[in-house]
Amino acid sequence: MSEKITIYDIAKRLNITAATVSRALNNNPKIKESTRKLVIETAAAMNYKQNRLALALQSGRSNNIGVIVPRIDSNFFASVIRGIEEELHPHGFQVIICQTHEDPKRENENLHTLLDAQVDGILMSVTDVSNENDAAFRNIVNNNVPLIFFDRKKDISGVSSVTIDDFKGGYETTKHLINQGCKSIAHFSGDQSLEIFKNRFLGYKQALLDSGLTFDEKYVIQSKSSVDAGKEALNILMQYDTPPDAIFSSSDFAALGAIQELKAREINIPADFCVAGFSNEPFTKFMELSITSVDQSPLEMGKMSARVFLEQMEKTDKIMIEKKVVLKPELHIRKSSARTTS
Amino acid sequence: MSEKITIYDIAKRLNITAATVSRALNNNPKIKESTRKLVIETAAAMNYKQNRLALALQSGRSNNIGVIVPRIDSNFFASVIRGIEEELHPHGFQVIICQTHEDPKRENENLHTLLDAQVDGILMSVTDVSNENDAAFRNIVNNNVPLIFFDRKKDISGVSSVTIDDFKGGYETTKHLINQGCKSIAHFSGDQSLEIFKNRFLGYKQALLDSGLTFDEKYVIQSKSSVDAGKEALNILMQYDTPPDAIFSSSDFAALGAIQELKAREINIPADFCVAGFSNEPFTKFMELSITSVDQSPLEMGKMSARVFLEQMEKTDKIMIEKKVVLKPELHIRKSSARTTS
DNA sequence: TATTTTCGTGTAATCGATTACATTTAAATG
DNA sequence: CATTTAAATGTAATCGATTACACGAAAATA
Repeated sequence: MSEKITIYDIAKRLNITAATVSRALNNNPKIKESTRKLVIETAAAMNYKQNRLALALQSGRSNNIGVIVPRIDSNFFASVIRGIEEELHPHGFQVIICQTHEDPKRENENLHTLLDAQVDGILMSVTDVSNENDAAFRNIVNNNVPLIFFDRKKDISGVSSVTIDDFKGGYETTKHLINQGCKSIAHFSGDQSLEIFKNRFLGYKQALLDSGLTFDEKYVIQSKSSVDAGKEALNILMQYDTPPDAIFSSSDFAALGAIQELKAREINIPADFCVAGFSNEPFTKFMELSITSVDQSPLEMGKMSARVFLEQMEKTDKIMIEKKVVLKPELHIRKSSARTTS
Repeated sequence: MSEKITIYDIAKRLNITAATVSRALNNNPKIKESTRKLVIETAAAMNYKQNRLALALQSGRSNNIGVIVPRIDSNFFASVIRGIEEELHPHGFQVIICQTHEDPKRENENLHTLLDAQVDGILMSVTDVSNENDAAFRNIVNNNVPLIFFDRKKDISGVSSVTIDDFKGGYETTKHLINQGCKSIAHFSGDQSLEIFKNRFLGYKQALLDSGLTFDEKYVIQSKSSVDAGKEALNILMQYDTPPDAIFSSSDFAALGAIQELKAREINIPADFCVAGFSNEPFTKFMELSITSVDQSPLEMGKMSARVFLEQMEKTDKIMIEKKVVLKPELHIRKSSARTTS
């Protein structure tokens, strides 16, 4: 039952002041070498542990940063968090996790909680698609707490962001499908109020136009990111008089659903129909019929976000920097769309 | 550039003391209703935010708990963490994440960091298989910080744990393979210094013996949890004069590797060879040839761990409780081992 | 009216560490 | 030996909130 040992306990034991103990432990050069040694040894012997709360209160820095994501149990977000943790750990920062479950109210609540907890920064992927929480974001910036968006961002002045080039991801994937000989390409999109989905869609559209294919709204289906949603979406497409011969899906899960349904209809993939997804979820490469997908390098995204945060921290002056990092998407071509074995 | 507002600022504005402000904000019944209202309104108007660090220092409770896992980007651990976060969030606790990357030194370091940060509890899945960190674990218990192991546990007195019945998982899976008519069942195991792998192995062995099958060491292969390791392990088995006709793998990834290799050898699954994995990773059910696997209900495991922690917190007395919760594993039978369509 | 309660606030210590400033002691200099 | 200078440590305020105890004023009681 060891009681909590403080620097006062050490001081008492050695008949010196807490100030001296503090200085000795912090390697303050004003302390006599012999005293320093004695203090350090005694501290170790008494099993002293620095109370970081006290330090945090006095210094105004908690050495904690907050991370807010829709949910943690998705390969993408978990990998980003891994990247953040790995990059920040060596700098003595700890990572506090919050989930919004796609609920703007939860997002707002999380922001406040983190602020109350005096985190030194907030790294997050935005949930709110309306502008409900914009005031909260500005409040954070005004409080001089570095705020960094990754993947799902918003344009708020003073907020840095790390994203991938979703337009390019959509563009290149669609181009690839066209190169495979697909003539009529459908698109499964997410909520286009979110920049990521909007941009993937715009990339898709541009690729069609650049290749002389016609763009038709009816081939763009808004669906959730789930296997079932993908099945439903495919069924809608198949009811058309002229069904498409390829799908570029903003979600790997929806892509999988479409594939399952296509197989049930005994349509040959990729010979008669090509499918490509987005996110490069682990299962896409494990499948027997592996699925073409766009990798978002989540690990790198996490590390980069952390680095942007660290940079921001160093600027002690109140100058506000806004940095926008855009990572390159990487298309992984797999069986679901590889007609040629070039 | 709003400066940090404290209760002193509110007090000054209202010409009262910080003590009164504090009491008013905490709904202390001794405060006059009119004063309370006034304080609360002023606090809101001034955009006051409670500094939880100050509260933590004074109360001795940080309202943070630490979670240590080998890595966060695995579906299992991410899901456990999700469960923990969801259960603890309503109680005002925040979750700090640490990763060990399977390195006992990192584990030790994480334990110390969390202790320094004054977390109110630590929930973790053990990395260290030697006894290097036992002293650190005992130290935590002695400091009266609730410590709870989930999944990968160790027997340390005073430490509660939440696990699944790995023995049963191994036993039932093996029994299932036997029921499918498999006569010679191999086992891919992990590091048996870890209880989970030891118990899955023991369950496997017992099932063989109970069914009158012979147990032979050479059919037990120690392999890592990866697709490649599974391939290698399968190749070893296939060199035997009498190769097995089924595998119970402690890892879904290794099971997948084995399946890929079996397909390459044009062996029919499940007709001529059955495979079962462990963990119920998402991809196991997505595969064309879906893989039989044991679900560990990670979400439930996380929630349960959180509940055990909360219970422990409530006991303000220094009585130490040790609670061992064992969840039931759930076998999901899929195509990789389903010969009969019962 | 005198006295006891009750109510609402103020005073000041506390949590544990850091640090500007003051002070003591020893060493260096004239 | 007197005095400046440097080295080492002590004193006390600070970070922001809580709370035991003290205290004055108003209300209740005798």
